[in-house]
Amino acid sequence: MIDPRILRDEPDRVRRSLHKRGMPTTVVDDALAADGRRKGSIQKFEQKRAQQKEIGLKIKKAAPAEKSVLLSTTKEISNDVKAYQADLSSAEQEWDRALKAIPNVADDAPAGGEDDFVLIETVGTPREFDFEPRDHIELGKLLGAIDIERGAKVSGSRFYFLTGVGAELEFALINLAMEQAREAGFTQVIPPSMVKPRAMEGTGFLGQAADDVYRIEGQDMYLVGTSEVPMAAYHSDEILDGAKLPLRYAAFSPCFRKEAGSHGKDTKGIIRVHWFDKVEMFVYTTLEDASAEHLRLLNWEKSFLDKLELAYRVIDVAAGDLGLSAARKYDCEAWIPTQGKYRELTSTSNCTDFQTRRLDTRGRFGSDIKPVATLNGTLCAMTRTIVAILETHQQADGSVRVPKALQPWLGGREVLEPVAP
RNA sequence: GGAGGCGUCGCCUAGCCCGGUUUAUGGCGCCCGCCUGCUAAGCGGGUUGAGGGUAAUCCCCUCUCGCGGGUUCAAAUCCCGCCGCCUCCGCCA
Repeated sequence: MIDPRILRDEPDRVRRSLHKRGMPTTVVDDALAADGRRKGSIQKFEQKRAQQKEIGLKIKKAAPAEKSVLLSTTKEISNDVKAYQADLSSAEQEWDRALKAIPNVADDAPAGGEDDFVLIETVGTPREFDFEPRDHIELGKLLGAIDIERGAKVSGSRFYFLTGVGAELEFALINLAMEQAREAGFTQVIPPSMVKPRAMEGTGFLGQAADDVYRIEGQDMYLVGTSEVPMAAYHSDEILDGAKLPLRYAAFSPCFRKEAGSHGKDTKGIIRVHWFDKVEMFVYTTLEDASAEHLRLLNWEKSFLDKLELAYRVIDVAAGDLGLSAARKYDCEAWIPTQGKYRELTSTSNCTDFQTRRLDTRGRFGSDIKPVATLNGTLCAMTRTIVAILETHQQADGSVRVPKALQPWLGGREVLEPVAP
């Protein structure tokens, strides 16, 4: 949730942000009204409660005659207290609901929707082919790396088996990513990929994004769409030592997405699937440092893509295309030869104190306790990365050149060769 | 899945049987000050968090003893449900 002080002191700033996201601004007035009602209820309740406590103290030492009088008056007060308390809790719920409906304040993100991103830079040049390039589906088949037919047979559409060098490629990518993370000082984590509602809600995935989330039948649990979810909840209800920030984690987990509303999009291949594995960077830091850390995350993403020798561009995602929690987001989009366009491979978001307020994570700085920020960034999402590698580094005979950085993790192989069918 | 035990302020711990002045004892740690040539030791004080009254130091109030509900004028303390942890048993990768 956003800082209530921003809502009270700068409601127009919040309205501007909503406007940039293309959303109605009525939530602002709803929340302000709820805030007013809540304060009124607090005062009524607290005053009654103080009165009740005061008389309660007298009762113990009162003489019997006096006692029965006191008991009867305080009985009435007790009823009032209960009534006011009920009022208060409903006012508080209303306030909470209204406040949580407001997405993070996107002061610096470009206005508009999906197509209104700002291009930050282009790195490398899309490869020119002197032969007709094969798409990753065909390459995956030739190499014995990706089995889409059997994925569909066993699990349905948007599922796949990675086999042989396909599986090896994933392990190699995980190792390369984790090596980079370790060298950059990240703590490696394997988090649970099933979580309770609190974690899902706290990270902002039960809002508009709820349609995309798998719920476990009869269990009140969810499958995560990214390890951002367990990692944001990791320090919930904690006060972190400010001197130890930033806390940097690199988490490996499967990611499950319903992909509701994307029927017909990317129906072939493994660009858009219901499950993939991912190494995700997740950082807790100070609010002051968050923007700088955001750029660091972007740089780590770029250097990983550089190691894979891919051509890509970096965009500043427009407000309307941000998640509920993000104040700003940069995507790295790699060139996919057979699609003739750039596709998102990694994404990094600055969630400022939006998630930590919901999940009750704060920091102690000397004698102060202050909010902290969370940021997340993809180091490597396996499936799309494999697509980009296969398509970009393919050769005329259907073999695929292995980027240098990946070779040590593939037994020193420089080329992946087609296998006999 | 079955049986039993436990969950108190950063950590450890007292209080709970016999409800009231208890945010709650003591120790450790931490912070401030004193003492000492420096260090150690010693002495004194402070140290849960949140929300309101306030723009605010101070001050005042309310909530906070795993979570939720109940009993009661009043609950850390009594009752019920849930969650978590530990031990034993069963089952199992």
